[in-house]
Order: sequence, then C-alpha cells, then structure tokens
Amino acid sequence: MDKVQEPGTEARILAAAEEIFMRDGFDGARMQVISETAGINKAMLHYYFRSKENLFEQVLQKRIGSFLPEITAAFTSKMTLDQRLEAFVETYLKFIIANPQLPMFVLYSLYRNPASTIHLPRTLFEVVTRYLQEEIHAGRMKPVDPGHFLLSIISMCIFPIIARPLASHMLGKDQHAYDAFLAERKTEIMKIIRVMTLP
Amino acid sequence: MDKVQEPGTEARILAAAEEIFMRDGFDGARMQVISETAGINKAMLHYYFRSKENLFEQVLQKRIGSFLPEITAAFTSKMTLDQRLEAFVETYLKFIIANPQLPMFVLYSLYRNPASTIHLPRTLFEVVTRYLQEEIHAGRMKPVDPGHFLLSIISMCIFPIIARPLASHMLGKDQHAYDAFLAERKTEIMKIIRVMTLP
DNA sequence: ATTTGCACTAACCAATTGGTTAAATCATTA
DNA sequence: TAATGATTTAACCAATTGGTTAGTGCAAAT
Repeated sequence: MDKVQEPGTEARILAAAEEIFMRDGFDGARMQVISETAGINKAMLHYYFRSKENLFEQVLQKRIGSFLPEITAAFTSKMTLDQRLEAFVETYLKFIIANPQLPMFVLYSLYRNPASTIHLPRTLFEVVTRYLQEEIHAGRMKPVDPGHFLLSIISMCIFPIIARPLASHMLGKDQHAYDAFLAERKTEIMKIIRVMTLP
Repeated sequence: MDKVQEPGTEARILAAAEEIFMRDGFDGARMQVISETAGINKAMLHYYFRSKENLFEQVLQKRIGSFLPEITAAFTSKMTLDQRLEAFVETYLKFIIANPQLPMFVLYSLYRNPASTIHLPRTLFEVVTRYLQEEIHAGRMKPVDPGHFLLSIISMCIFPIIARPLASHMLGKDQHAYDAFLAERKTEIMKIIRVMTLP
C-alpha cells in the first residue's frame, strides 16, 4: 500500500488561505474560517505565519508570480509575430478562464495596497517591447506604441472576466450565454490584433 | 446675511459613506469612521439608514446610476458613427479619470455581490447595438459583433485605471509618466476603433 | 400651555475580531 | 530510555465591531 503523500500543514494553510482570501478579500476573510478550511487550529496560522497580513502577502505574491512567467513563455515559444500574439492571447485567456477569481483578487489587492508591486518582475513587457520594435523596424508590422498595444490586449482579455456581473447583465446574457461569449473572445481579440498589426 | 445652504444630515451621511466605502470597501469601512467624517453621532447612521448593508447599497446604486445615462447621452448627441464613438470614448475616459476610484468600487462591489445588478438599466447596450446594426446594414461600417465591440472599447478605457498599480509598475512608469500615458489613451483607442469600423 | 413627533446624543451591549499562552503530544536523537 | 525540540491544542484576552436603548432638546401643532 502506497501511502498517499498528504500535504503538510504549511501547504494546507496556504491552500485554505488562498481559497478564502480569493473569495472574501483581505478584510472579509476570517482567520477562523481559514483554519477550519485547513482542518487545523487557529493558533497554527500564527505559528506558521506570524499574522494575517503576512499570510495574505504570501498568498498574493505566490499567485502573482505563478502566471507572469507562464505568459512570457507562451509568447517566446512561437516563431512569427502572429503566432506569438495568438499563443499569448490563447494562453492568457485559458489561464484566467480557468482561474476566474484570480484577476480581481490580484488587481483589488494591489489597488488597496500598491506597495505589494515592489517584488514583481518586469520581464514580460521588456521581452514583448523588444520584439515588437524589431518587427516594426523590419517592416513586418504597422508601427504601434508597445505600451498601449500590450495594455490594450490585456485589457480585452481580463476585463470581461472581472466585469462579468455587470457585463453579463448589460449584454442580457445569462450564466451559460456569457460563458459562450467568453469562448468567442479569442477569435474576436485576434481579429482586432491582426487589423492593428498588419503593415 | 444669506444663510449658506448647508447640506442636511442625510446628504452629509451619504457623502461621507461614499468617501469611506470607496476608499476602504464594504468590509474595510467602519461605521464609526463614516459618522466621524460626516461630523455626527454613529447612532444617526442607523437612524437614517437602517444598517451598514443598506447604507452601502444606497451609495452603490446612486453612483452606478449616475454615469450610465451620461455615457448614453454622449453617444446619441453626435451625428456620424465616428463622431459618436469619439464622444463616447472621450466622455467615458474623462469621467473615470476624474473619478478614478469609481470603476474599482463598482466592479468589486458587484463582483462580491452580483445581486446588486438587478436594479440596473440596459439602455446603453440596446441603443448602441441598434445604431451599429443600422450602420452595418447601410454599409458604412465593417460588420462586427456589437457585444464584443462595445465590451472591447469599455475594456480599453477602464482597465488602465483599475490596473494602475500593476500596469504602471510593469510599464516602468512613475505617477507622472502614467498620467501622461492615460492622457494619450483617447487617441490610441480611437486609432483602434477606426481600423475596426472602417468598411 | 401642553402635546406630539422628529432629530439627535451618550452610554451601552453582545458578538466577533486577530492574536497569545501555557501546557500537551509527537518525533528525533543521543 | 531519557532528553530535546518541533508541532499542536484548548482556553483565554483585550480591542473592536455593528447595532440598540433610553432619554434630551426643540419646533410645530393642538
């Protein structure tokens, strides 16, 4: 009989904290609920992580750090500009549709406490910018401002997720119809990107 | 001596509640702080508004209702398609740049409690959709899905505001440079819109 | 002049909050 | 086996929370 590798206490706490902080936010989350979700005593939270603030910061940094490298990798893994942008959008959308609570959690947390951005890498923007400038210089792409270009793409990917309650109501779509709408997004965003980039 | 029309207690409470709820969110806001900001006793909050939840809902509905009609009006006030879209983007951007806390407040509140959407009008989307379909039918506009089109525009307007801490860090821009970046947005978004709509 | 009802306050309340402590248990090592 | 250090627990704590209460002052109505 193999003994199933059950996660240690610290990992269980982090997983529980992630779930509760994402659902309820920092102020709405209760240490008691986190400890119950992790199946342990409340005092253990303070034994492993000194305070609520520290526990929250750990969760936030862990989750922010997890997807930026993934996106950057998707972009650099393909050959042509169009392939790279398509891989970028596809990976981005797939990731946030699979983790729909993550964007709002990250954005709201940074909005309330911008100091948390300090530990973030800047590689994604640098990588994309350098590549776009090469393509533009070689005449394979219409000249665009890399900052505006990248932010517009990310806007169109993330916003429909974080604005879901408002957007689905305004478009008159129920749960199901809005999921279908999100599934069409990749195609729609790529249409816009192509018309922006084609020289 | 004219007596300056000082706002009544109820209005002072609403103004204070708006300020505190926007800054701290529902869970982070304290009734004590709201009452102090309004310059009154805490019991007055419950005298005029029964509970914290009710006070919050009043503030939320009031602020949501205030800018949707304004945007819709901007769109319908102009003649040509391009003029209408430009007025829409310009008004939208001007409004949220002047009220930068509003979008996150509304989106986060609805995200945490989607039930609050019930009382919202849907006129904006209907007005825009009908008009776009006419333009497309008349061959004055490239055929696009109105839902995706409208949501993409709104995404590109709002996202740089709510993602400010993250975006300014990733683009390597300080406070000042990011303000300048936001000021360029109208032009950049209009470029994209034109290339999407031109037949 | 007395009643009525609204606006307002100080004091209070039960419940909950994040955090602590001292003691118990477990595993490792000497 | 005895000692040692890490892990876990139940009980506790001071502070804060949203909300209540009984009563005060005051202007209009009777």
